[in-house]
Amino acid sequence: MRTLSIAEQEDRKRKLLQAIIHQYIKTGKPVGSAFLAEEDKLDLSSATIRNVMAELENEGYLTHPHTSAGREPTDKAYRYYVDTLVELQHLAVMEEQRIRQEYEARIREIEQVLLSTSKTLSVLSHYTGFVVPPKLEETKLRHLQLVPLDDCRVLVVLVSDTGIVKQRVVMFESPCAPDTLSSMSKMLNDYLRGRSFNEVRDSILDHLAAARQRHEDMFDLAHMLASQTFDMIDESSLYLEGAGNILSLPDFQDQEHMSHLIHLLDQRQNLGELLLRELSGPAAEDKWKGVRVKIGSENKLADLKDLSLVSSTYAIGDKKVGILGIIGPKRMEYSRMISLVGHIASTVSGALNKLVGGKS
Amino acid sequence: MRTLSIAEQEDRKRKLLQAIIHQYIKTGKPVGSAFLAEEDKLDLSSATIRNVMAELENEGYLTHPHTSAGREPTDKAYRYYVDTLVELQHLAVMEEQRIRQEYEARIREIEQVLLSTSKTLSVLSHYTGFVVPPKLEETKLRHLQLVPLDDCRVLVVLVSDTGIVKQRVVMFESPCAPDTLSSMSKMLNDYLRGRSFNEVRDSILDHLAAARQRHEDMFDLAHMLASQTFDMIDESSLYLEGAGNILSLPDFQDQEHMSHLIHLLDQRQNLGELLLRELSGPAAEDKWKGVRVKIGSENKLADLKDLSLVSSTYAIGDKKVGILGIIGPKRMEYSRMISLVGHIASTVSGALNKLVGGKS
DNA sequence: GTTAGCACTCTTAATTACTGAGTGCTAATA
DNA sequence: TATTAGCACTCAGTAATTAAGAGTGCTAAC
Repeated sequence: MRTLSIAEQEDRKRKLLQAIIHQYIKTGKPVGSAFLAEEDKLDLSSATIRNVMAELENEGYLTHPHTSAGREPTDKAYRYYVDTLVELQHLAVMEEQRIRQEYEARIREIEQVLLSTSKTLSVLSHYTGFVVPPKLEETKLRHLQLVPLDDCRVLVVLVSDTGIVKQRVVMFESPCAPDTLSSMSKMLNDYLRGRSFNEVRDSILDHLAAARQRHEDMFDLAHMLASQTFDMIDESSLYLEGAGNILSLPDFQDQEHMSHLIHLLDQRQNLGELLLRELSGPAAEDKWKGVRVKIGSENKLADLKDLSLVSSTYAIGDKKVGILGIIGPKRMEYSRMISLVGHIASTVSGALNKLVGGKS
Repeated sequence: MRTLSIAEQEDRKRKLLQAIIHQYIKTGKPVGSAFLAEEDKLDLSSATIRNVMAELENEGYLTHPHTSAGREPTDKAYRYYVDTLVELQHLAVMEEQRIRQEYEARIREIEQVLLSTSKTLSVLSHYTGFVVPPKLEETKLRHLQLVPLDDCRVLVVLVSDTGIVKQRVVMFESPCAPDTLSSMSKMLNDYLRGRSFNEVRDSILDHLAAARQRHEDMFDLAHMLASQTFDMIDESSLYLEGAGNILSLPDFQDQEHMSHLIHLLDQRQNLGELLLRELSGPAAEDKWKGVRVKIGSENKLADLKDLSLVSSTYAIGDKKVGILGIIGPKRMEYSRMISLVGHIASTVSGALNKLVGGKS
């Protein structure tokens, strides 16, 4: 038989790897050489395939659960697959429609958009959908409202220009007259409106100090009130839907995986923070409109080591404000997921922009 | 030997049942006659115990997983146990302290109290803690704030007298001047403040109609705005923490139980509604300060059939506003749980009252 | 360079046998 | 008459054995 060029060899190897990953994604079972030999596609005997497989294993793309088992892809293989082999799949028309409906139906509050988004992600992916909501830090204050609850208690309501509302109860040592409150409210609004939350937190003292001469007695109150209010803004939260989708996957039925998952879910609190850190690092290679993929042990978080993340940022105006995506098993239909997440990210961005109205 | 009176027989039988349930709660394994015979407590031979056990089984208090296994309690047995045998256990001093600290540390917003409560319940029970937050229906409106987002969009912020804040974005067909907004705001506040949300929703048309003569053009806007805002109040939500505690219990490791649990957790949305319906029925026999216990199949919800609920209402002022409690396996330490839930319910009520300030 | 063939490995499932916990019953006992 | 000792019996759980099968690695032929 004729000699193959190195390029041809490599090409064949690549095709084989692709076939293996495909198959493994479909079935979740290790794939053997015999099966691939029958899959007409590449016209090779099982023996040849075995040889190539051995090479691939040496190079770190495949593993052996045990001697007499087929091969299964390593994280490195998935990474290669995602980077080079995946072709962006167009979302089925039906799904696109569904997404659109979802958003037209209930775009009212920003919270609802996000909740609804995580659900949509979960339903369409059949895995777990998540949305990390915008952090307040960078957004600007649109309005600050003081609502007296009783003599010594005031509810402070903050509205950001992204339409997010945060509230906090502040207590005074001594009763505070309605008049004082309303002038304080006016003053605070004048000083703070239009500034970013970060800015407010970092330089609020200065601003208030400047006002000190004029309103001596108001100063302490206002300062106390503002500082108590604004130190809450770094709380992060998370929308997470369809955790059961993963839990009930056959791959995760054993004790080991299960406990990792449960551990992960129980920390809902930190999870948002973690995802944010995990995913907002250095800018992704912008191959699929900002969608990025983290596979298995590429995730720092130990509990994620058997899972993959497909994520994307979403934006209000030009500003990336949050992250959304899906969590699924390593063997997932990457191409569909990437296109799903990408599409939803842009839909959400659209919805939020409409909601917030124009550039901030 | 001397003849035992029926009363004595019954007493012995009861003691035995108690011992069996105790043991089963501790170990989760069926208990056999031999074991009970050695437990000095009741001075009987295993044979006698077997006889009594057989009786108890006939009466429906015990079952046999299979011929050669010990007995395990039925739902009926648990019910009996809870109703008659449980003695209110005093919470360990350490736990009480912990609870107090928890609340002093972060009673700021009502939401935080509730979140923190569900966590505390979970941590102290080692099961799953839940809190169904107050519904708005019965609470009264303290303040309504309009925050203009742009020409055609207004953020409506409602503050209830329980300190709960709800917001919604309302869109106008045509631009709306700031002046109109502020007079509308004043008008709405005048009409609506102090009324219950239900009342507002049910009779708002009349009130606004009355105002029609004076402010013809404002009427449509205000009506639209108010009706759009107030139809959101029947959404219910739920705080749920420590689901993993149950998931990782040895009793629930098998496929069957697992899938029930997952199903349950995935419906977080409806779960609040369901718990509310499940638990707010006819008033409980007021045996433990309003704490009630639902065992296994006593719950309507099929997914709860292998679980027990220990719950209590909590109150603001005299008004019962929500429900909290724990979800755990049927074999739980009922006495500790009952006292825990009872104690936390009253602590929460206290915290909320302090937070809201005085009678509403 | 490719392939057929074969020995070898190791998992998985099925079968079998064994152990022991716990019962139910009967006959002896106080 | 209530209790108990004793014993045969049942059945889940475990371990050991076996058998089947999948898949590999290697070698020799093409």
